[in-house]
Amino acid sequence: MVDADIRVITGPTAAGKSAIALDLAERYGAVLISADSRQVYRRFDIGTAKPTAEERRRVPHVGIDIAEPTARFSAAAWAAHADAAIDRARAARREVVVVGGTGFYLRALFAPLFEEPLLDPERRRGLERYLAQLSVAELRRWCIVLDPARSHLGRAQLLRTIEVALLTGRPLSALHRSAARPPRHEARYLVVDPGASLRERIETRVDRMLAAGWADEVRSLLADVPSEAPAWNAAGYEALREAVVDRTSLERARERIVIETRQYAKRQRTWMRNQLPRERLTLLDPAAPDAAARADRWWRGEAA
RNA sequence: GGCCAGGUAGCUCAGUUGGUAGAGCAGCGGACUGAAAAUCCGCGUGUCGGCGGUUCGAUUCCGUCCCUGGCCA
Repeated sequence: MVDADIRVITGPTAAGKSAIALDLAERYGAVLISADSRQVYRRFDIGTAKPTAEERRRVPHVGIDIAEPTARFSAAAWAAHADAAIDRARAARREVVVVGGTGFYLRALFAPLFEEPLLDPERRRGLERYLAQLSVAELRRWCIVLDPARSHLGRAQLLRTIEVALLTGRPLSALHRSAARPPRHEARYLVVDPGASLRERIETRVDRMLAAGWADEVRSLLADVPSEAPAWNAAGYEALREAVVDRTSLERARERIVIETRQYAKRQRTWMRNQLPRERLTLLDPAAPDAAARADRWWRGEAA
């Protein structure tokens, strides 16, 4: 069943989308659902730019701190979590706004992932251990045989393609067609992007995080979160971990973090440009003098 | 002022025994169905510091000038 459109506020990292979302959610009494693959992890707070306690008091947040740093979370798990929150809000006659820059999570919510058949966990672990030693080129050769339609993708996708093909006996790309699930919601997007000034915004945000004690956060996580934990692969954490462990300069780590964040923002823009439905997008420059008014018009469904 | 080492892509540098040059990083474009802040793919013309000379031909050899770093005065 497709019902009223769900509002989504997205945009590259550090664009200022959460401030806009927070204001709107507060004004309209909405529940805010975070679509951010790093904010799901507990204890990784500063580097993932989680909302403050004060902000969470102003507006109820969903989707934050819902996984252990050692857990392999997934887009499907997030989508299920978001779906449940949407149902609860509807039952309570509350509005909802989805906010975040993880494009794949948004897709999982509005164009649900296929219904995955059961994968024998035992066999899967064994296969994983074996495949881990293979190079990307070797994995690609396997994929050309098992599921050529997916052989152009990256390592993570190749691994999954091979696992599914071997464990279910069917190519993943065929399952996508035969086990597709119907969408539950329709979305309309507000894409927040300050254009060229994103560069400076990223830099000042990184500096603010560092000043807020990001390095200390890393130091304390280092004590008991194993280095292979999935939560670590958020932009900047690796660089800071090296700075803390090898006692190299924080200044160099900062440079790296800024570059990594810019590269991430670029990938997000590529996704938003090419994967989001053009006709449902409203672009917003957060620095424009009438930004708040335009965001409000977008919320009410008027032409912005 | 003298001697030495350099001046090649935005950055760090390689290279051409004379036939106008290529890596890494950065940057740009793209892919993406349970790891997505992840994982991958594609894209390299730049007065080879300036000016003269030798040469069919100079970024490469010679001269000279400029700049940077080091050593000696």
